[in-house]
Amino acid sequence: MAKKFWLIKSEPDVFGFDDLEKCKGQTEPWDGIRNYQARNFMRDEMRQGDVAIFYHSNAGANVGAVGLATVASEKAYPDHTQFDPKSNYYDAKSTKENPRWLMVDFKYGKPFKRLVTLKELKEAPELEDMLVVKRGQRLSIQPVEKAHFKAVCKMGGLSAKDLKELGV
DNA sequence: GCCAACGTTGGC
DNA sequence: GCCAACGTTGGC
Repeated sequence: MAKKFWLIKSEPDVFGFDDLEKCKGQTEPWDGIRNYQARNFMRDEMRQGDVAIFYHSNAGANVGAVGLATVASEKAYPDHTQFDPKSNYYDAKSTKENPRWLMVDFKYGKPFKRLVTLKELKEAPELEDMLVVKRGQRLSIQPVEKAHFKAVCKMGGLSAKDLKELGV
């Protein structure tokens, strides 16, 4: 099964790339996704070993791509926060028999040598069709074409060796 | 803090 | 099934 490529958004004030690096095993369950399109991508297509561009949103001048993370769980599994009444992500309509929301685990991969800002992504002609540069695109988990993925990694200063270490 | 764009909800 | 109202996202 060929690897797939993704872009995942997170607000650095809430949970940034640095926070993932500090997690136990540098791995963390990606809970709180409450969008059907994003859930379907996780459920149907995202598998262990897939590689994601870690993107910081709501970050002022620091909005952009900061590094790579890999999918560390075999596949998507139920997001436990949907069953916790005290959680912000609680969903009273979801049941354990038929969970509505799923998550995967992400593992810290490679930091980019430098921030690739949203502005740069928008200015790169080869990334014209990339979802993240389109206006009003709010999807927090987006599929990324291989050519776009490679171009962003290059802009971030990653070498072929860096990518090979992640199995790309 | 503003506000455009978008997804979801719920009345009908 | 339509669509107005509402809440959220996220760039600026």
